[in-house]
Amino acid sequence: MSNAIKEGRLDPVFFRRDVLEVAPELLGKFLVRKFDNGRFVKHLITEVEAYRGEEDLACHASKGKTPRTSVMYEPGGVLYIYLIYGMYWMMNVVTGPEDHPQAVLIRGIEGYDGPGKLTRHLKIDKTFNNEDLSTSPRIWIEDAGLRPEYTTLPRIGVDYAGEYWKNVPWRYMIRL
DNA sequence: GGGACGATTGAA
DNA sequence: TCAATCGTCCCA
Repeated sequence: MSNAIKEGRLDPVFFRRDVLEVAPELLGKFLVRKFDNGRFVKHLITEVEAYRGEEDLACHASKGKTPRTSVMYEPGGVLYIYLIYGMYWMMNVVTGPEDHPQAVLIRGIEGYDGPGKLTRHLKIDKTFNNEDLSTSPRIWIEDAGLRPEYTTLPRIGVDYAGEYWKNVPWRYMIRL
């Protein structure tokens, strides 16, 4: 394993905690993407949402373990990627221990607000599903030495999940 | 096999 | 306000 792979990366232990701990701590971390041509970019994470377990009716795992959702049952530290509205890839970081389906949706990074916009910019697609953030040569997350203040809000686009689950304040935004 | 729908975005 | 666009899930 090269130094480039280890340097600065968050340890898998970071991700194998409850999603409600991990999600706010991802704010102010660097999302790093290395492209095929060797160029790489770093963006601070500015907005995330937590999805927590089969009981969370807004979480895809609320329908149980399927081919699509099985990656959320992995130990934390891998990516869950899916297509929405036929056009946009959503990037999620799986958290928690094995068999606790949880994930953090990355909704915004510095310069690219919106989950569909940032994946388009970073050229993230389905080939990143199940990608391991601790070993991948093309995407990882680094500590930036920041612990920004943040605001919590209800999650976006989950009105179908019922009064309780659509209102839990599991959307986290860096305070401007 | 068919149909409904979605953790979105951008344009009218 | 609404179309684009397709993988996934549910029902038959």
